[in-house]
Amino acid sequence: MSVRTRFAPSPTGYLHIGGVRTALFNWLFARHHGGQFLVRIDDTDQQRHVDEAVTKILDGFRWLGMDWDEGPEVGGPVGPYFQSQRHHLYRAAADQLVASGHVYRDYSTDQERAADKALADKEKRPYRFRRKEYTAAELAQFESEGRRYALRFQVPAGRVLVLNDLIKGPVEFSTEEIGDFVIVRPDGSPLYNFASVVDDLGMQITHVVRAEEHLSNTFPQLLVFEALGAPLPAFAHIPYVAEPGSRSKMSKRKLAEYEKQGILVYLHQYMERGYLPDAMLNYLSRLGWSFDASQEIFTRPELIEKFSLERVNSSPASHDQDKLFWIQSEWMKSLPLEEKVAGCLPFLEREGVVHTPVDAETCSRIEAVIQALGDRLKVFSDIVKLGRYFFSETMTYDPDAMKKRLKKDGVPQMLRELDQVLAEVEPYDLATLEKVVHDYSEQSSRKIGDVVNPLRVATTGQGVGPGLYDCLYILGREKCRARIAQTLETLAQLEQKG
RNA sequence: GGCCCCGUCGUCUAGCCAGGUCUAGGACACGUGCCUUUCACGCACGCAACACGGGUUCGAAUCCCGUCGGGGUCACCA
Repeated sequence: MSVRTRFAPSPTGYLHIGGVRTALFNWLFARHHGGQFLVRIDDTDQQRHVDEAVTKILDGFRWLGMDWDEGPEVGGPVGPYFQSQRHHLYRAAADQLVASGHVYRDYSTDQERAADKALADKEKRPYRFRRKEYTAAELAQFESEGRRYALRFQVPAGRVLVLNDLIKGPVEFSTEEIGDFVIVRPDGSPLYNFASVVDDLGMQITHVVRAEEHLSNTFPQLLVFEALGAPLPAFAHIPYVAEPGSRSKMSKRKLAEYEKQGILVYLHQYMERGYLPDAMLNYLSRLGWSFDASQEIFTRPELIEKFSLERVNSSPASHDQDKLFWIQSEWMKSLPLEEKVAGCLPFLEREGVVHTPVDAETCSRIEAVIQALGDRLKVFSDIVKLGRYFFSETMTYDPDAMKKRLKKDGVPQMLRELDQVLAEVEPYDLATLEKVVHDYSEQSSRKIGDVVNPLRVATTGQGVGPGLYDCLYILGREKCRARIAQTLETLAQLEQKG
């Protein structure tokens, strides 16, 4: 039988790192075995359904290149793929379980249950709902008055259930720990532990790979599979993702705090910043999984080939932005120039310094800048921070660089001389530029650094950047001279102010 | 609180199932140095962990028990 996995998000908002990783493991496992990966939207609780959220999740998958064989937008033979549209299937399964006696009508009221629970708490024993025995007369009465009831699963007493989890290993759980649980509300809507089983069964899921918060939930689900007379899928429970530098789980409540610390926990935040899908995929796969003692960089095909659930860690992993950043830089290094250009373009456009469609001249300028930037460009959005001054007419000075390189005796005079050098250099190309600046340094008996660094700040405003000659060349003679003039003026003004 | 899962450098991890080859390996981050016009890259070196306590054994990171810590679950949430 072909392997079938599924990712079943509740459409409440953006996907965070942990959720994406769970989906990825499902996808990798399915692809590794040449099986199918399905997406199902778990929206049994209507309040959880946010239309936009489904699109956001799918956009994230598309961006990562995680294709789904069945699910929203693509359909499939065992749909619908929204739980909210599968009520007839839950109804049928519930009817079957009522008929087989596994499920009964529970007429209890909120007040009764609250009282039972309070009593249990008071006696310091765990509260477990158990079937209440009613007389025939009482039942008749309930029915005649149209009293509402929930459908509950009657949990067998005194059994020990065993789950052979692919990641956690064998786990035992006594049915004494499980209260009779509701599978259908009085209004007919199904609950997760029931709907999930009906769907996994109906969709012929062979491997349920999901977050470990579901580990305890698995046992009631096991009972439902059994009652339905269905074969069990295999289960693999993946540990949670902890916040950076900690073993504590990432919490939605701490979102504001993460933001303040510059910690990004949502996939879309990385998409927006210009990370590479391949890098993200690589990072996510290594978070809680390893192939051997040394390999860090994996291509997509390698991941599919080498992934296995056996090598997923059973303990939590914490999100490590530094590692992600490093993997990203590794992938960026090997990205072809034209793809870098394509990736940077949206950021330049948003910044308003180039306009699409770009003409040939602008395009080659972008190429030149990216080439000059080299490995300094780690994520696409860096093009703005690192390369803005190549495109923009105006130049702003980095205060530290200004102080360190320009506010020194003799600098204005040197800049005037260098301006003359630039005015006369012919041809205005990389090699000649380098030669004349070196010659100038020798003739004026200045250390090369004392020439290059002020000139860099005078023409780019920044203390760091690509090699100076690259900068001078890309900027062009006129712009360089104009900026030197601007710098001299700025320095003169500062001088006056004292 | 009951039950369940988890615990190797700051972080990702190898080693654990089949105890000795582990004075615990790799990577990120960090520190130092080299290269160098800055930064980045690259190279070299360094810092740094078996949560704790018992037991089993000739021998334990590896097996067992306990403690502590983290997480989950006990809903007519998913």
